[in-house]
Amino acid sequence: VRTPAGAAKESRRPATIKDVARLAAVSIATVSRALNGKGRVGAELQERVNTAARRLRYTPHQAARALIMRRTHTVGVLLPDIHGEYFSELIRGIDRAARQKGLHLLVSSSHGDASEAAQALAAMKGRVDGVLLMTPHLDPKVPERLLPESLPVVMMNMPACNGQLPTLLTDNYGGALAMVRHLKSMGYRRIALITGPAGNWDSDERQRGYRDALKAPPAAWSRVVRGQFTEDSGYAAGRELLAGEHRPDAIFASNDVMAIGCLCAILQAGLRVPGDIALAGFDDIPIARYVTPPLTTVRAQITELGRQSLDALAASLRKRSLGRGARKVLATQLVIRESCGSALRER
Amino acid sequence: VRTPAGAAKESRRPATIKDVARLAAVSIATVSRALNGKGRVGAELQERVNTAARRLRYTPHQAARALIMRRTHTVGVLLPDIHGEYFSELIRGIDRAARQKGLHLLVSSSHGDASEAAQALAAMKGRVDGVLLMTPHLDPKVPERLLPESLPVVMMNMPACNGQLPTLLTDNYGGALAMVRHLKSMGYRRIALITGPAGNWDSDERQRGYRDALKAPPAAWSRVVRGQFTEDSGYAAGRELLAGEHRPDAIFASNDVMAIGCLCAILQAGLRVPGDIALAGFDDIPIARYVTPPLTTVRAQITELGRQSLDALAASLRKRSLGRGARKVLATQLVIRESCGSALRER
DNA sequence: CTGAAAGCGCTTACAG
DNA sequence: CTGAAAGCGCTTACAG
Repeated sequence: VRTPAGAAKESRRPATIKDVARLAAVSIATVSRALNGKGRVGAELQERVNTAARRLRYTPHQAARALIMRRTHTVGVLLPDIHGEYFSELIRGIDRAARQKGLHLLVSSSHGDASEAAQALAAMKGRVDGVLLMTPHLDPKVPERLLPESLPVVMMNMPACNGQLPTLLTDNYGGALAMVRHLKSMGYRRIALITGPAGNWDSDERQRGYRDALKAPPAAWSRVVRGQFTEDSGYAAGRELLAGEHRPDAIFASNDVMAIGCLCAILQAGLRVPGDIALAGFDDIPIARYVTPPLTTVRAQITELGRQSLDALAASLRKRSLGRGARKVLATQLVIRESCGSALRER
Repeated sequence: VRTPAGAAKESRRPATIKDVARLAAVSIATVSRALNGKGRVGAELQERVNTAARRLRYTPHQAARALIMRRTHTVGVLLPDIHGEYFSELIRGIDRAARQKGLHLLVSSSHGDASEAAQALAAMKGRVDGVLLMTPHLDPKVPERLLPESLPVVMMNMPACNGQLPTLLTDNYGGALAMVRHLKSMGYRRIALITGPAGNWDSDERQRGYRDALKAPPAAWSRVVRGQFTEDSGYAAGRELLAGEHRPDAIFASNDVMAIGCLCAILQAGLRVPGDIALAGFDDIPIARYVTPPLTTVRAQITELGRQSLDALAASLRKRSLGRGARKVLATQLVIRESCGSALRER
């Protein structure tokens, strides 16, 4: 039973297009056209619709629009984690680009295994137009199999095994290679590596760069300790490296967070950086320049990775295509600060 | 024109409930019931539906579900920014709680003025069940006027002017009061304040704490310089404070980021912290303990703020009520590190 | 237990 | 220029 026509009190339910049409005494089609500026609408009706919409504080229901238009103007972002400076920077890059393109962001994180990732992906259907994917801890085949073929996607730091999915990659190999070569050129002869988690692509690539840099010219000494990309694991790895008989004279941690953990271990052991041991990281997260001594590292252009990934996705959304095949590698850059004892430094 | 029945190749459009129904030779109602486990379904049909759904890799369309069920299981998060450790920690708290409650997160940031915030809010209709709101740079009245009355909301660090909206607040006043009292007790007599942006509630409250702490017992010296909660503004404020005739012997920056900027200015001026000037911040973002010297600050429990805000929102969603009125203040906590020269310290 | 039908709130050919 | 109607993909009383 509706309240009598013209009742003063509107229902507390948000106004729908029907309410606007009723108040303006036009059809819902006209309301839709007037509000969206599509198809000519007479000046008077236009005005009536505008007034009615304003009075009712009408806002279109996005789910209904998404259903009929097959467009959500939203992008799903699946990350392994949402925490820490790395992801903060990444999301920042994505967010900025999305805002610029008028896209919203639906974020989802920490899907530990394949089935959780599958669930997260399934939950996105009908809420997003496309997906940005970073699940370095999963077998690259998993997301490829999971993805509905109709869903545009861009992979971040995941080498699609069949090379079919558009992908942006950090030049982990090149960055690590350059860093270790730099350390060698500084005169360090016992350079140890702290890796990331087993099977993580970034970590594997960085390790490959380390190995190759030690090959030519061949290094007599090398040592690899496993880390987990966490501060704690960096600390533990640092202690392990200091414990042995033959201490490294330089430690290359596969990311900055571990380098910082390692730094704590070194300082705590009463050693000095870079006096006793040089230290380097990877990523160049903001904190890297604030630790003491400021950390020499490899800049990964995290924000750029986010921005370009979103731009790539937005491009395939616009074309309503999947934009298959494109693969882009983002260059890295050596950032020399004091933790490796160079004269050159940057703050 | 449909392809002949039983055509081998499914269309590339994602499967709908109709496709499943057709393949399983049942009605869509049965598919819905079978897949959702609602209403009894015969064992055989259940099985047929399951098989069909699996074969078609069927996933329900969330927009359609949202439309009919009036539930999106998504929460909107409107923040002034998404960048930096403060927001990273906040989002982390929100994300964790959301995951636990089975809610998705639609994030939106940097709506500079009221109309942008209004737009962001409008865009959320039909995509979210409720909203977490933090817009400290806006007049508190703005969001109150903007909000559809039917939309559950929780305000974070925004004192709702009519006290009607559920709100979580950091105890900015108490934290600042405690910090300045602590500095006084350490013997500092010329304590300067670097504020946040004008009109920002957090900043105003912290300033109030500063003033009140200097009142009893009355301090002969006080000085306030405006900052913008950014590192750059902290740096500039630091230079300004050092330039004058009567230098402060302690500087309380209204957030950690400014404290770090200020630290750079102090060190660059050839002064020592805490030897020449003590320094304190607010928030206790992760980086605070990594700068040199480690920063004395006020812990704001950022992650907790996020978690509790989401929990409060989830509670009103469950009850399908707006949960009006509740207001909770989160306690702060002094974190004494080396930047103020205490013997006590924490890392 | 099962299906036909109504309806969520929109947009868009299709007629007039 | 305007409106009646179909339809987006679902769920859920309502009959049987």
